[in-house]
Amino acid sequence: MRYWLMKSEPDEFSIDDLAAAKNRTTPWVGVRNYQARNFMRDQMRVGDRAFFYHSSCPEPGIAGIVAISSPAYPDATQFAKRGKYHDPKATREAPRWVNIDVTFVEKTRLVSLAELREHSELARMRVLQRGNRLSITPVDPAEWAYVVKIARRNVSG
DNA sequence: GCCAACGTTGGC
DNA sequence: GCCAACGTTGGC
Repeated sequence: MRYWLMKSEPDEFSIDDLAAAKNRTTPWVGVRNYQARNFMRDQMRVGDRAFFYHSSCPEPGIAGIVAISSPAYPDATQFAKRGKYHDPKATREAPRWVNIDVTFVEKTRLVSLAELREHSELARMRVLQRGNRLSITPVDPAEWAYVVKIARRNVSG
């Protein structure tokens, strides 16, 4: 099993939106970066876990845990001509973009980006690297366990 | 195949 | 709103 971190803007789709979704599941559509796509297509497996990260918001950080609940399949939004994720170069015969489904596992307290940066144990996490923009990044198992541990701690602790 | 211009991400 | 970082595009 692999571990991941997946970014979402909570104004668009938050951990609470996922908890309220039908079957607590949603297709992770709209990824338009080849590296992130390849992670979904080549490396993600059903049962993998991911941190649900809130980005571009007043307090960015990890807000919950989700499970990968489907293999990769063509992202339907690439074909929607009037949608914001439309890709004119994609065809049904040769789709460019894929998505997996994610299912809600739990909401955690918000472990902010600032807090993550305070832990030297997490210094190598991709999401903390300068200039990082990738919306899906692998998380090392030791880093995963460490973040889960601090997420379960009181804010004061 | 190089690389400048451009667009996007995302923290601050 | 600013701007650093970086991926993509397209002229040559």
